Amino acid sequence: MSRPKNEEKLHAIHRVVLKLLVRSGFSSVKMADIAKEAGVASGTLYIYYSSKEGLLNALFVLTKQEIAQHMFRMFDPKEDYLISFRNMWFAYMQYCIDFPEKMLFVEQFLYSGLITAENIERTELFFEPLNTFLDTGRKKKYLLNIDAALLKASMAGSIHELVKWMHSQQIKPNNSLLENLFRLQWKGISL
Amino acid sequence: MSRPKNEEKLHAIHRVVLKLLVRSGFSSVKMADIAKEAGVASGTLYIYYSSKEGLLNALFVLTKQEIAQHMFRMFDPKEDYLISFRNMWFAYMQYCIDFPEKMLFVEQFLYSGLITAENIERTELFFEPLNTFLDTGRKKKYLLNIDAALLKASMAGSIHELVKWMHSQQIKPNNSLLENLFRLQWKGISL
DNA sequence: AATTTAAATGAATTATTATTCATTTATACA
DNA sequence: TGTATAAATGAATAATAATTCATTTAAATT
Repeated sequence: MSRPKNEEKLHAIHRVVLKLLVRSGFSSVKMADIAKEAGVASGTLYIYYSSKEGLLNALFVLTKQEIAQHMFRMFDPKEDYLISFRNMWFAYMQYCIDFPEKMLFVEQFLYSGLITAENIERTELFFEPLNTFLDTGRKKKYLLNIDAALLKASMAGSIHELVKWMHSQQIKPNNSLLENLFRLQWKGISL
Repeated sequence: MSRPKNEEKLHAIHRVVLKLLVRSGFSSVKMADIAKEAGVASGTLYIYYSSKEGLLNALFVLTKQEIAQHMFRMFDPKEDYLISFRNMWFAYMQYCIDFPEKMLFVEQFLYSGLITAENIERTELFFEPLNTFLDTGRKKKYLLNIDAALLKASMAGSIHELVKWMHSQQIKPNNSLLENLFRLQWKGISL
């Protein structure tokens, strides 16, 4: 009976938030600018979300989910441990290289003071399989006997920082660079 | 002839910015709140700095400088390479553990959109000795043949993420944990 | 084609927050 | 002790940005 929401508009809004964030930082993500750049009226944003905070929180959850899906897509627990580890590492690294704006947004929003505690919890659950995977590695003596959370933090942190650096310097990583980085990481955490 | 500025006020202001940032994110750092929490009038902030942007930029430069000083304090180029590396790694790690709010501020402000290009350049110079040190390590075959900037990003990133994680979980790291982490890092990047 | 419903609009409003400035206060120096 | 000077104050103002809402538009159903 009624006019349907235009899904393409919603995607445009999401795209633009990330674009503005990368272009000039969190402080420049304004509702009016999002609307203008996405080609919609500012009031339209409030049809999809009840507030700026709501919009950003939803985008955060969505993006985290996408990242997790991407990372675990080809994960096969029957596969060799190193191969699995490698696959996930490259999947995550490649995702960050392909979509630095998503990685940046997720990383920054986490400390913005706008994220809800509920969404922090909710999105951590997406990565539960990774914790399990790392714990298994520890138990089976593939990995150093260090808390999975620490291993995860160490890996994610260095990937993030690397990608931010490459992004800021407009450096396109080649395969051999990525291989070197992976080797460096694996060498560090494996027994 | 005139009333002097109260240096203690200035320190209080700096302290409070970092405190507010950690307490509830960048979006909650308001001039009025800074003033109230620091026990000064909001107008006073504008005696020390011409704008919020100016205040934050100054604090950023100051903090970066302090970090660099701290890190290079005991650096002696005549010392054994691994020892020097170790000293600097621990100095930085310890600094981040002791002052997570400073590390968080510096990291977040870099992508806030409020930092000036000039200050980015200026503060990068503080860390020039580190680049030199890493280049030397590469040339002398102590380290993997990877761009110094990448090594630096990889190390800093994992330290930051680890400290953020420990801070958020209120975990106090013990010496053996830090030793493990250092070993992990060194193992990763050394030849 | 007419009708219904909700999407979409964007100017106006409200809310928030940075900044100013007339006034007061504290210090250094004569 | 008095005076000059700049620090400090905080209510008032300006600037910025989020949100609302009366109106228009487009799709779906009859």
